[in-house]
Amino acid sequence: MENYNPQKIEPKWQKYWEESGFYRAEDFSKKKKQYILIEFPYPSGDGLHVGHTRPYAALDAISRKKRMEGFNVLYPIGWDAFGLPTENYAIKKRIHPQIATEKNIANFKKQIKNLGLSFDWSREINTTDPKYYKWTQWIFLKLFEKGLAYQAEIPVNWCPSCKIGLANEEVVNGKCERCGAEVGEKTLKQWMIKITAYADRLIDDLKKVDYPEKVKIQQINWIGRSEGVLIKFQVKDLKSKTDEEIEVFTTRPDTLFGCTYLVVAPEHPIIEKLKPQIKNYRFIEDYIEKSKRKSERERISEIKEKSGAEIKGIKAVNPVNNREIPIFAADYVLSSYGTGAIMAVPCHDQRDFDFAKKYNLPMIEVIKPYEEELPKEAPIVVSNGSFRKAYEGEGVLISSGRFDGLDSKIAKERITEFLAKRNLGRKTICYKLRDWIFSRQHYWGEPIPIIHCEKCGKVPVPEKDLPVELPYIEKYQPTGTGESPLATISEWVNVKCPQCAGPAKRETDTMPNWAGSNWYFMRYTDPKNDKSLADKNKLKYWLPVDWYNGGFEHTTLHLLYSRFIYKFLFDIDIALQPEPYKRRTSHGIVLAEDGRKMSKSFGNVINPDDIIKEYGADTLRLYEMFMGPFDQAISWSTQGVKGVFRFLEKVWKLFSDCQNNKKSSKSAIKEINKLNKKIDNDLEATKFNTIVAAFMEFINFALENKPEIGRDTLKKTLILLSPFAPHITEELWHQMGHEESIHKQSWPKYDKKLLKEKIITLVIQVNGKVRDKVEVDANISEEEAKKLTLEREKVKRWIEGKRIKKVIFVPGKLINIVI
RNA sequence: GCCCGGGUGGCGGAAUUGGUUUACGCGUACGACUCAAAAUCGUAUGAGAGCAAUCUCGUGUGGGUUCGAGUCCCACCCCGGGCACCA
Repeated sequence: MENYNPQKIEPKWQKYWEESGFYRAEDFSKKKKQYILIEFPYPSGDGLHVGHTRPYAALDAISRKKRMEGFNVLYPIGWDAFGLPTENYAIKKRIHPQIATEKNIANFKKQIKNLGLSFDWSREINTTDPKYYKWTQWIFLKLFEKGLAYQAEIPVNWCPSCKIGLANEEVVNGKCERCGAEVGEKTLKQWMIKITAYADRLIDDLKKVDYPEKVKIQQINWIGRSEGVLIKFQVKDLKSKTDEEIEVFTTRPDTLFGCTYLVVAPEHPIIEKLKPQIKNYRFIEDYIEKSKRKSERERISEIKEKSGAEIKGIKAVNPVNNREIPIFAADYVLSSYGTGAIMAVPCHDQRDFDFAKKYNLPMIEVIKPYEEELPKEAPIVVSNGSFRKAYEGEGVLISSGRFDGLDSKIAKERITEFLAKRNLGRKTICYKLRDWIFSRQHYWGEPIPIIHCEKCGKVPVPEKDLPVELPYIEKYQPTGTGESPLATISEWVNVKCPQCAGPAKRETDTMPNWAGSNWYFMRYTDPKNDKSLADKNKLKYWLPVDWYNGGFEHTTLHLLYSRFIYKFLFDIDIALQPEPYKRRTSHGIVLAEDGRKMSKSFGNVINPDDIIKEYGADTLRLYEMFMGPFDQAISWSTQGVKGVFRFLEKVWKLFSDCQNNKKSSKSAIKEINKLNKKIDNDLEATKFNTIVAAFMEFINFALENKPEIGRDTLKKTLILLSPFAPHITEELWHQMGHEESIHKQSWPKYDKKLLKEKIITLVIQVNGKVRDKVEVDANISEEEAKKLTLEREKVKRWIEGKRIKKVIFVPGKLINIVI
């Protein structure tokens, strides 16, 4: 037999699989369906790297095994191709984004095909295809129709030099990533999607799905539902009460007596309204200007040196005790959360505490910690009259007038009632989640299908006119006016109003990249449909997705967005279930050999093509499963790749040495049975690394006991290995004389009876430390074990002259003598 | 700053979820084969002490619970992901 030569066998089988088309999923098959999904790639100009291929190979193994178990598997792929990276790439390389996209896709496709993955290529989709984005636009029209898409004035990062809006990512230390100019803020009219209307359902329905706990927690925290109270503070100027009031949101109304000042966001309208009464308006204005130059992240990060400015000339009145307290403007308070104003309780909120200390503001302790929380370290230590730290927990009220002595929980209710009676407060729910900014002033995206008519307002493009095709233009660079480049094409912009036929203009903003990826998994069920986004029966057959794998970095954006859109489609009777994905797993990123992120600029990118050329696709696939825990970030190691290649050579050798053996020994049958179980269990748990390790152990065992490895064991070995290393197993399978593909074989079931061990190693401990081991019958009783143990020489040495206090016996495992 | 993870040999990691720490792989050393090298095969490989049997220590740091802690609890340190216009 020849040596193992992946370069020779892999292309042969890839061709065979593609021609026979047996990875095509069958609509409405009688077999049980299984929809397995990877996040479709963004075809960037950098090409595919080994970070992409890890999850593809892993989920491919799962798909292949499920097929062998008799499932009708859908394992599709497509291209998420609109968006900034391609636009920037196009500008830099002077290639039209459409051409660049086509080239990039062709490149990715070629690279992916070298891996021998079992994707159903007949269902390939592309978000930049007008036949596809017709339905992306259609979903937008439905959102608009239901009042969930609206326009609002929203501040964006603005580079005054490039004259474009910037993503936070493009702002580095307050400067534009491209030109280095100081980034400012500019208000633009933006399309928004009301995801907040679904906030509660997005939390509640997490109960219905199988996601990693940390993904659920991240989403819940991101949505950030908190129940609290809105409290009104009257505003006074120096002489009298004004009509103005400041409303704050708080989750701690029980601490209201400890409120010693208010803080409003610099954008808060009160500042503009009471301009004449504000004595230091100039100063405040200056402060507002300064904070506008900071990004939101900077504003909340600088917590230690929180900056702020007292608004002089006006005061707020604490509604429970009528005390006059100062009002500050400070940029650690965000206008986008709550009411954009807070009541500050320095003793019971660390941020307020830091701020109060800096500006020498009074602190009043109003919550006494419960007794049991005191002993360790009294949270608020009064030493020479100053406090060390805020106490944020609950307790008993003090210095709170008629509410003294109440428990925080009860006080929350009572104080809220007190305020409600006087119309100064009411319960409410706030979310951290914000509505979703849905427009981009860029070329490379789906045009938003709206027409602005002077008479009729915002008019949706009639469904029959979809898709609104993105015109092919030469000038796709940003315009410098803040508008999308589409605004410069007058023949495209100027249209007749679909309602009144009067002169009207098209919306020129495009959609963000998320628009196309929100619903792509639905399109795979019926990718060529031009009557609807997908046939209802096909959606019914295939959805929900049984297993969706993707990166953790998508947890709070793509994953949440697509759940929301699916819920919306469920409400309008397009989707048939409230949740799109039954199960979610996540993979970690692959770092470069030097532990840094793979990046062209570091020159440390590993291209799968090179690995395949040298070691073959099977080695690459197996290595990426073996390299470490699937859900953790991990560094690439070319040495490690070699180890896996050696393993496959051993498989090849085992086969050539044992192919004429007849019968397998009992222990060989037992070992492969154990391996079978290990694969079944660990694959469900995405523990790919231990599966590969178990294979290695088995092959090591087999090579040490070659005469015991019969044809039946070889056959089973190949079948078990085939989802992970599809090429080598197919080759050896055919060399055994089989005609049909190994991937059409059925998955073996392990024998539970064979798993039982008759003899076990009993661990003997003295005071919890291992002192001896002994081989015993697996069913040994406690009495027998104790007798045996006490007779052991080593044990005798340890317990000599000591009194045995206790003996702990764990059946089948260990015995511990406590002296 | 906030939210979520992680920290085990020289390195990537394993540990049936409270019960033999370091499986599997890499690397290294020695040996076999070879004129030689590579490849391959074999042996060893946490640290310290000892001729040895063996003993002590050891899962980021400090404390706690337990017969027994990598695993549970408290405090701290370090690293990674996310923070809304990258995808």
